Formats: sequence, structure tokens, C-alpha cells
Amino acid sequence: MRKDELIYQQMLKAIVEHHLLPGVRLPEDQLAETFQISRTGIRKVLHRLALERFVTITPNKGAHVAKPTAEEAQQVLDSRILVEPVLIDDVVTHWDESSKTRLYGIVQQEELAEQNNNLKDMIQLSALFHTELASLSGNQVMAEFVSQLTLRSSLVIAVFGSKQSVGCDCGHHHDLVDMLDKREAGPAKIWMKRHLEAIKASLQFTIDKPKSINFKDLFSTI
Amino acid sequence: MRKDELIYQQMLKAIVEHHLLPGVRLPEDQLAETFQISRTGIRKVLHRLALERFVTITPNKGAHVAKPTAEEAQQVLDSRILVEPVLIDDVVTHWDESSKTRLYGIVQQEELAEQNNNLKDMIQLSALFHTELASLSGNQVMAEFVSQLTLRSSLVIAVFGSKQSVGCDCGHHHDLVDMLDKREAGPAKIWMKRHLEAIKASLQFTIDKPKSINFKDLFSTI
DNA sequence: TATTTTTTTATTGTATACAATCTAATAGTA
DNA sequence: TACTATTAGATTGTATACAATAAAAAAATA
Repeated sequence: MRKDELIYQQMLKAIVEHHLLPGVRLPEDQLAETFQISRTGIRKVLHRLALERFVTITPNKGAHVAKPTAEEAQQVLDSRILVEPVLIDDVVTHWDESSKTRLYGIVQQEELAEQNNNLKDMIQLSALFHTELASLSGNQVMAEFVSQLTLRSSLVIAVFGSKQSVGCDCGHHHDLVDMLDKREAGPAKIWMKRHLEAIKASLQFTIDKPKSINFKDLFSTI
Repeated sequence: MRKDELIYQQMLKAIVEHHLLPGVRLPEDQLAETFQISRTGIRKVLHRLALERFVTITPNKGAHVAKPTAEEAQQVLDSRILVEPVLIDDVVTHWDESSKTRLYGIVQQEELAEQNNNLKDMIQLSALFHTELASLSGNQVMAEFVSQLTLRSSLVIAVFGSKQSVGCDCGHHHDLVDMLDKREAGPAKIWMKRHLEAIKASLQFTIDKPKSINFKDLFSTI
């Protein structure tokens, strides 16, 4: 894999898993040194993250982890409420044994992570579930969009989420897969809509402040 | 406006309006000279266009105008068929006098462009109509997604479109605005779905080959 | 002492230089 | 002649140097 691609994934992961909190400054020099690459390479990664809304770049002031506004937060969740249910029809259409295996596999990992109270994995697996489900619709364009939305949701939750909203009640995903496996598209759509509405409803508009970060330590432990 | 932002828009416009056809090579040196900027600046623009799928960058081989596959083409249109109708409800909810003025304004320009057989404007205005409509839903996140999809549709049409599919029968947009102004959400949704399905149905799977381009001449005439 | 101005420092923006890689042209061999 | 190997040229990938800007610290003035 290309080096900058790897760095991109590490940084995205750090943001999505709340190791780098919204508002935290991302100085090019420190990151360049951390990843043993020139500033050119880091800038490429930062610009990509900026285009995908995980980072904001202010001219002559540098990059920060994006801090979604309340408005943006709601729009991201509203988008998912609008989009994810309409993908269900296509998921059911393409449903087969491997879909079942794939999704139940993720659900199982989610339940394990929940038992171990592994917050990091819970966030990642919950996003993975929604992304995988979207890609089972067969439409790669939509799948990418949903993937971005779920990732942005993690940022939103970092700002406005309470503890219980982090993993979006993993256990329940099991119920959805049951419905899909019975080809019950209608109920599954309704379930998905309510599921996402519940996440949105769990958002609280309290903000905590960022603190200084040692990038080398951070990325050596992840 | 920042210089690279301007260059980005010029290049995107050239691609979307079919002045730069899919498959055309985009050498950094020539572009840098054309826009009187260093390769660094051009690379930034090219990477952005690549992330948004208007350009493909192959390692050590450089950038080309993206040439969507038949599969991708269908998925882009399918995405629009899925997404644009569900936005109608929110458009109707937020509908007011200014929405009406805005959309009828665009429709009027579309009809003018059609009379003058101005292909360039027809493409641009048709995309603008769909984008504006989406932004009237009040959801900026969805609006951006739809904007990208309409732009990508232009690329798709450059590869698989026939003459009549270019501007997606502008005249008809008028009918949609009429429905919206009467708050007829249901019929408007159906109309939109059929409208987009018609565009998809008009696609033909014939491919023509790219030819060499003089970038300086091209961008001095746009 | 408080406030403004100046100077210094740190950080980003841009261009260029060099290295790595691919393309093609040429030369060599069967 | 056809095919492979080697070399030369062109193009991209990456790092670094310098310029421009912003932030912080120090000095000057009221």
C-alpha cells in the first residue's frame, strides 16, 4: 500500500475513534516527523481529510480536526435517515447466503466488543456494519456515500454524543439481519429509520474542550 | 478567491462541459504552464478532482479525465433515482416564494439556451436546476451529494450519452416546478423518478476515442 | 500600569531541485 | 526481419528551500 494512503487511514482512524478530538490542531511539522515523511506528503493527506470533512483547513492557519456544528450534525444524521432505508430494497434483492454470513459475522464481533466494553471496537464495528450493509445493495456509489456519512457520524458523536450513543446499541443490529434474512424489506426499512432516529435523538448539545496532544505517543499506541 | 480554487473550477467546468473528454491525459507541466502556476498547485487541483471522481490518477502515470465504466454510469444514475425523489418532501416543506422565483428563473434560462441550441449552457443549467432543487431541501449535506452526482452525470453522458440526453429535456423541468408550487409532493416524486429513469434509459454504450489537446488554446476560449 | 507598536518566532504557502519510474527509441541478437 | 535488451528521454513522486503570513513576545509610549 502507498505510504500516504496508510497515513491517511491511521489519521482517519484516530479521528473517528476519538483519539484526536474535534478542534485539535494538526501542525504539519509534528505530523511529518511523526510519520517520517516530508510536509508535502502530510499536506496531501490533510487536504484529502479536509475534502471529506474530517479536517478543516484555514488559510495560513493550518489544519484542525473538524468540529461539526449542531446544524451539520443534524444534517448528517438526517441524510442517513433519508438514504439508508431506501437502500434496503436493493439489499433484499441481492440477498444471499454470503450476505448473511458477512453481516452476522460483524454482529457477533459487535456483541463481543460490547461484552468487553471495548469502546474503540464498538465504534469501528458499528460503522462497519452500516457500511457493509450499504455495499450489499450492489451500488458502490451509494455505499461510498453511506461510508462517509457513518464516519462523519463518529465525529458528530464525538461532539454531541453521550456515552450510550457511541456504538448505537449494537445488540439491535442482530434483529435487522433477521428481518433481512426473511426478506422482510418493509419492516427492515422502518426498523432502520427508527434506529437512526434513535441515534439522532441521543445527541446532546454539550461541548467539551480540546487539550494538547503528543502525536508520537498517540500513534505509537494505536 | 484563491488561485487554485479558480483553476479547480475552470478544469471541472471544462470536463463537465465536455471540452476535456474522458480519457484525455492531463500532464502536470502543460497545465502548470497554462495556468501560470507551479506543478505543486496543479497537483493539488488534480488530487481534488481525483477524489471527486472527475479525474483518475494512476501512480507514476499521471492524471487523465475519468472515463466511467458502464457499471459506474448506471450506479451514478441509480443513485440519483434513489436519492432525488426522497428530497422532494423536504423541498415542499420549505417551499416559499423565493424557491419558486429561483427555480423558474433557472427554467427560463434553460428554455432560452435550448432555443439558441447552446449545448454548453444547457448542460450547465440542467445540472444547476437539480442542484438548486436539492439545496432547497434545506439539507446541505444531501445537496452537496446531489451536486456531485449531477456533475458526474455530465461525465457519464460524455461517454454513454446521445445528443438528446445531454440537457435532459429542459422544457420538462417547468412541469416539476408547477407541481412543487402546488405542494403536490407525491406526483412530484414520481415525476422526478421517471425523469431520471428517462435519462438513464437514453444512455448508449458506444465509446469514442480521445484526441490530442492544446490546453492553452482551450482555456483561453472558455 | 495599561495599551499600542515593534520585533521576533513559528507556521503555512509556493516553487524548485533531485530521485524514481515509466515510455520510446535505438541497438543488438537470433 | 522479428524479437529482445539496453539506453535515452520524458514525466511523475518526494523532499527541501525560500517567501508570505500569522501568532507571540518584547519594547515603547501614554
